[in-house]
Amino acid sequence: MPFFPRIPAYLVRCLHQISTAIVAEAFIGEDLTLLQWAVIVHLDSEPNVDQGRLAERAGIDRTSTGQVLDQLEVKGLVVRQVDRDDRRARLLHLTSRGEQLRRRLRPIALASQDRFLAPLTSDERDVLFHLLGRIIVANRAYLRPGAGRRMPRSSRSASTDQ
Amino acid sequence: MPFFPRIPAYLVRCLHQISTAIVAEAFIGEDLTLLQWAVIVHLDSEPNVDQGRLAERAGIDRTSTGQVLDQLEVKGLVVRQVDRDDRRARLLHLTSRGEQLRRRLRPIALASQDRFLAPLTSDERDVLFHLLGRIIVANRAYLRPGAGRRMPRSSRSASTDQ
DNA sequence: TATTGTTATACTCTATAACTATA
DNA sequence: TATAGTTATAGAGTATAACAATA
Repeated sequence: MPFFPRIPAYLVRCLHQISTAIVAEAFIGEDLTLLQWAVIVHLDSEPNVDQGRLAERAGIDRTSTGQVLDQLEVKGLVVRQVDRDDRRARLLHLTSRGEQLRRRLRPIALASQDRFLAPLTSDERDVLFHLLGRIIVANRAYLRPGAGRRMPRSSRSASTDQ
Repeated sequence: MPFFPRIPAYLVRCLHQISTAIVAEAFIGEDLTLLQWAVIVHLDSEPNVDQGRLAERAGIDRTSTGQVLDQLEVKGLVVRQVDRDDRRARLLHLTSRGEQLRRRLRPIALASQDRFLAPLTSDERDVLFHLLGRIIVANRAYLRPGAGRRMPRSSRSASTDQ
């Protein structure tokens, strides 16, 4: 039975560990990490993004995004194409094999997410998503600190204290 | 602006990243990791636990707990004492220096947690803690999978599906 | 000059197995 | 035989700086 303080950082850590374990369990034998799956889902919902935009949307930093794409490319699930309008950028999309994998794993992923939320009613899930969404939006500046332009930690706002 | 699906694993990942960044920012210059701080807080609230129980209570696995304690012991913040009733076990408590550090950092940690929750009202925070607590308790079997006795992933219950 | 993506590197956290010393 | 803790090792995820190609 876990200790139970009203410390969000602690609760979030527990949630993260549980969530990671549940998804890992769901994907046993699939040779797919959480981040790889997240990128596949994102590429399906927004084909032909470039890497920078994908990193921003997914909250993954630029370097990690490149590494995950390397892995997915080796597996033949994703392709990178040089953007003809800006030849620095690479446009990304799923291969048909990537798309097939996504379709096969989708119900498994959804079931694992449902298991995670099993203790809550439908209304409670709505409330939870609403509250978490507001926290994330309000604190979005803390996502992917190393993703783009320099943003030294010590100079970021700490003025929201009560 | 982050992408915003109703996928708990994704939201939890964002929250974890934000939470980690906020605490790291709060502790800049303190040479203290999140886990080290968590262990200090736990040892303050429950002195003379042994390592196994600390690991269980804090949701940290046995190996990580030992590593964190090594770090804290080197810094002179924690001491391990062999339990006279069971000489396999080590009882843990903060040194006076550890206690001083905890007192000094406590308001800083609280302020950072408050910043994290700033977008929510007091009532909403209560609701959030209640919902998260239920999720964690219901899924607590997924915490610290490598902490103790063997528990092969593939044999754990998947019967809570709807 | 600034930006996209890459390479190289390092640290934190997590995870597993094998070991020791006790029980 | 089982448990408490350690050691060794590995992998995921994150972070930073320096670089090449392009704008």
